[in-house]
Amino acid sequence: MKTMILSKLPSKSTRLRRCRFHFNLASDSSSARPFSSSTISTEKNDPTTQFQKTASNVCEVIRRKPRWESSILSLFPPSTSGIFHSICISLVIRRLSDSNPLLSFRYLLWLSSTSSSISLDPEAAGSFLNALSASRAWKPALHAIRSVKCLSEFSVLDPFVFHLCSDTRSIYCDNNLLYDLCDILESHSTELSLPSWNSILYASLITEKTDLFHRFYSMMIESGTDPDASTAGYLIRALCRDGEPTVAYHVLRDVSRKRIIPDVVSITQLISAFSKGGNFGRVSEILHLMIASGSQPDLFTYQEIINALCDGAGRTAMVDEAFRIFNDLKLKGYACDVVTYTTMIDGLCKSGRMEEALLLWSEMVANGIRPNNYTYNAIINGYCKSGNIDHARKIYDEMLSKGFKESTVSCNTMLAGLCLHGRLADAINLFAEMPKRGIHHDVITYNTLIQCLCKEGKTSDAIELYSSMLATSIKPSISTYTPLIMILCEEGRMTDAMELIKIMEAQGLEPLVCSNDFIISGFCRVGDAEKGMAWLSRMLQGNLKPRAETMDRLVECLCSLGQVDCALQVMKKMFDISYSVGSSVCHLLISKLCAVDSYQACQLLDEIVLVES
DNA sequence: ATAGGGTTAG
Repeated sequence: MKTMILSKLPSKSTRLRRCRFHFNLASDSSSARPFSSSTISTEKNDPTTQFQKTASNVCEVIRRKPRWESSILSLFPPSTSGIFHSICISLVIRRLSDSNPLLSFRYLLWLSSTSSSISLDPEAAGSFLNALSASRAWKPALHAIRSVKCLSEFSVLDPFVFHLCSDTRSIYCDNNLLYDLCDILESHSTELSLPSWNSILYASLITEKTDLFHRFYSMMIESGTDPDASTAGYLIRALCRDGEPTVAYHVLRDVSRKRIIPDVVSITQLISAFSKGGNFGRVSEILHLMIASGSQPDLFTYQEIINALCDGAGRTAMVDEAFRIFNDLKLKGYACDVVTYTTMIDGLCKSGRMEEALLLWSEMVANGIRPNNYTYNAIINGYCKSGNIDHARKIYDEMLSKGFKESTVSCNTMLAGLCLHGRLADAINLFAEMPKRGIHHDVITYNTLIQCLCKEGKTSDAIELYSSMLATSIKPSISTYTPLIMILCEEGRMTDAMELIKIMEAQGLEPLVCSNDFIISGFCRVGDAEKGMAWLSRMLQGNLKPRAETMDRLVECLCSLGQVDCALQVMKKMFDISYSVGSSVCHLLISKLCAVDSYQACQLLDEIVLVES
């Protein structure tokens, strides 16, 4: 007991001391000065004594009178009381800051509305901002900095900025804090210390304000502050978040030439970005650079690579490579954890290698790692995809019996499994069950079932489900509309299909290219070649390439309507965008043309040969 | 001392 107290106490007091160091540096060094009898004459009519008197009276009034602003000047006439003298102002600010920071803020506001330029000593300015920082009154503090010039002096502003940006919770809560800070810094072109710049950059990064990040970063560079490893790391992370891994990579190259090595987290994010983009050549390059510069990739680094290698469902070779890295990790003594195991198990499940996945599961358990929701879901998904719904169900029940709660994701997984294997009735049943079991639907739940209903030809049920979705707070996505548009086009319900396209556009959703194909084919199906052609023009204008099949259909439709010229026009449009025309379309059109006009047929043939060469 | 990692449809 005693040792516990002893071991705890010192660390706590060190922390306290450190806090005071940051917060009260200015006030500590000066606290004695105004009242120090050794430096100031004690005569009655000494001006300093006068200011002290006024200051304490002003404080009294401000503390006691609710609406002191309206009467304070009549109580303290500026010419005789010295209320606007910098010594007096500083004294009031310091006293109020100590007891009631917001009152000192109000006093400062009043000052700035009354007197054009306020001057207070840096110590008072410092304790003012420290007091507001300590009570996390960031908005008033920023407001004060904006309106009172002496608050943006380096010695006052720098610690303030550092504390503001370290309070990540407030920054998350109030989006505008960083923007306000940015505006202030841009208008003052203040210098800041490297730690302060880094804390600003970190705050911008974690709140995903990369626009701000770059503004701050330029200010930092313009102010002549040299970035360090943290700065470089944050820059790399910001660029990765912006989808600019290549730029981030060049930053990494540049700084490592100067022997500045960003932290593993940042480099891992860069590796993650290239992994997700499938650029594994670049990934191994960065790994080499990392190792050569003396920093070791860790479990997280490899985890990103393994995950990306497992991502492509059809790429079994990549899963093999992931598995190789995974096994290599174990050999090298990395402590693979539940996430690493789950990622690998999921990769194996997704490529249909259930036996290996289950072996890994056993190995994991043997190593004392408990499977969690994610692990269970990977296996359930694996069984669902391979059509073994009953096994999936068994694992699902096991998951529940182990105390893991089912979720929207686990239900969606089962739902998709049922849908995939034609068990529509069970799927509908599960959908209805979900809310009863306290599991809410989401956009994926709806999309899965809508797609399934469309696939099974239950168009009206699909539309009904879509309508009921609109009554919820769940917003439809592109994948909600794609199967609906497809089925409507297949049924020749072009008015309804076009209606959905319009709704999508109104919701800012871009129909997939294949939906455009469906529309054209649909118009052909109902013999409306004109609308089909119009839609084709729209597609081509939007730089979308129709499928060869769609073209076949349109040419076929136009030919059957005897509109060979139009068919020819379609062909020309294809040539214009140097689209390679399928041979079946060429055959069809040329044979049609031959029947009408063999000269034109020859011309077309020439052009095809020209384009294809 | 701590940061960063894995799931469902298409």
